[in-house]
Amino acid sequence: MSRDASKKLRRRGGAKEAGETRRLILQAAQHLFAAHGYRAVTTRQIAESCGITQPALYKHFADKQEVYTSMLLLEVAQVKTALERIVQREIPVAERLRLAALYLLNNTHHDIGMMTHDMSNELRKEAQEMIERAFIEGLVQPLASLFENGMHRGLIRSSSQGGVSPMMTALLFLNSIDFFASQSSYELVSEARQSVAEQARLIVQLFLHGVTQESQQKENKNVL
Amino acid sequence: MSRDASKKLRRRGGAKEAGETRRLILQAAQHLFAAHGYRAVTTRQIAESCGITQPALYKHFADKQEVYTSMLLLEVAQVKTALERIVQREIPVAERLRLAALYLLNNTHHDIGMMTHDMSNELRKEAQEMIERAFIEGLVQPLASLFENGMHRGLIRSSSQGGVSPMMTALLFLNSIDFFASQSSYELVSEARQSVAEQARLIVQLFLHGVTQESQQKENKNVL
DNA sequence: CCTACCGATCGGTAGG
DNA sequence: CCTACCGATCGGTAGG
Repeated sequence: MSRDASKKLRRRGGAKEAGETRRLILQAAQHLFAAHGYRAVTTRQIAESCGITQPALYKHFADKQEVYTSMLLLEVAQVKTALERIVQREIPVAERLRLAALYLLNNTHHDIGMMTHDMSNELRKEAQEMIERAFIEGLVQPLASLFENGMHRGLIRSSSQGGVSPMMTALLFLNSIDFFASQSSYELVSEARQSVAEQARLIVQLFLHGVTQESQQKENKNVL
Repeated sequence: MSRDASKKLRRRGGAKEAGETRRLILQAAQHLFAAHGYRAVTTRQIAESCGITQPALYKHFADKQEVYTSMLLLEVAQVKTALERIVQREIPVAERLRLAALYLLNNTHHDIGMMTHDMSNELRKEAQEMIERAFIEGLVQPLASLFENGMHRGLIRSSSQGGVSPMMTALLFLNSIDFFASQSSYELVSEARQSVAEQARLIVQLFLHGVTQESQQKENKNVL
């Protein structure tokens, strides 16, 4: 590309690059916030990692909170689309569950624990409720409908059978996903270093059947 | 108590109250750090909530990090004692697991996710490793030995039978405990408002048997 | 254990 | 989108 072309692109792209810069900011914010949490990431770090100065951030977002919530809502919306597609496939429940786990392990940068902590401690009530609603609709509901699906087919215990509600099961499932996704520490446990595919298989196995020996299932009430 | 006695106690207790103040600081730090995380809690908040000024903190601890690590090591040591006592009881594995879950739900203020985040982002390597070792020894190992116990009796699948390692199971178990313990948000999910006893029962049930219908266990491979 | 204070850094604004 | 700068607050120290 010649210098003239580059110059032209830069000049003509004035308005266009505004959206591009906004996208860059959100992308940088996603990685930084996911790695260090809301409080530990400074607006200067975000600006620097996408090549602008800190005050320039405020041309695209009102304040730090708006950067955070915009980033989170965007991420949740992307995950929601993917999960809903997986949930509607015509394959066994266990297989859909495994694919959902696999997707989340590969694409969820933020762990729920840190996210909820940041929400309830750093954000305005308004933003809190918006994110919580999006989280429930985008992540929890698709998974809950999958568990409910299995319940209607009689494969999964209903509440009246001493089971757990689909929504609660979905939350616990997401919680376990996060455990693997945010394994920044736990290096002392060698088994934590499995492949993502193996982690997904393991979680599905745990949630469907627990850790009990199959041959022992009937006798467990007496011996365990 | 007369004024003279009080006065005497105060004077004589000079050295004694140093330890008492230290204890007060650790207690305040425990609640504050557990609720808001390392970064969000200021040394002034800790000092104020036990009735001293902020610079006085540094008569008892070298810096903020030392307050945090001292508090965490103390808490882990207490939990370790209780867990080891539960694990050694002569009752069924499932019952010991339920009692461990119950104890942790009632006494664990800190959630693991926030703890590991604070560790890896705010603390010196030296303190990190010390806490991680204490955590593994005090919380993970007792639970892992419980799962291993069930494995040796043939009640729980071993790794060669497609199962999970006892240590990994223990970590996932603790992770689920934390989900309930730190349910600051999730108020949209009504089922989250269960009694602690019900939460403990639910977690044990999930880890031992999963969510699958018992009557369907044998056919699951074909239909799920 | 206090008062007084320091350098660093934060989120955000002024003015161009 | 920049330079320059602000009030507030942080962890920690000096000196008593």
